Amino acid sequence: MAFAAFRRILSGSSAPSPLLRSSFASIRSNSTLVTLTSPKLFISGLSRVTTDENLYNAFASFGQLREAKVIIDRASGRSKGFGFVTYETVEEAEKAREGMNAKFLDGWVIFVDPARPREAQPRQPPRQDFQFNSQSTDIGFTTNKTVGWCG
DNA sequence: GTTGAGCGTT
Repeated sequence: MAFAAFRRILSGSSAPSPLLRSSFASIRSNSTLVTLTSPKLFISGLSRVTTDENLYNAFASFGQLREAKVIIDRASGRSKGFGFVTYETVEEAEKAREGMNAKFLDGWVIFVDPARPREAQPRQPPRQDFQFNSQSTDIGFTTNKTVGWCG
């Protein structure tokens, strides 16, 4: 319900409001301070009545949309409460994030964050920290080398 | 039927 969102925000009850969650998420992930590397955005906090068209109309003013999709649970046939929006350029996605993050859509505060790559990037492994042991690796390495547990 | 963190049916 839309009223639930309003009540949480206006009352400031014990339960963390979506706005607070947004702030924490921003601080933790620097979502509003880091330049986007992809024109794809992850939109969460959507109302369950929000559909692809609503999402499209809400984000269309910030740039040319390539895709606007609300994820629908195939079993229940209703929205999962989040979706994805893809622009033609990352600049447009930036504007959309600045303009739509923590804003209302169908009575709910939505959160705009960079989307994670759905398929693992073949060319860009996340981060591989190769740590070379400065000390000898003989210890523990020769231990079971010739030990045969042939049972 | 309705309870709110999250990263998608192709």
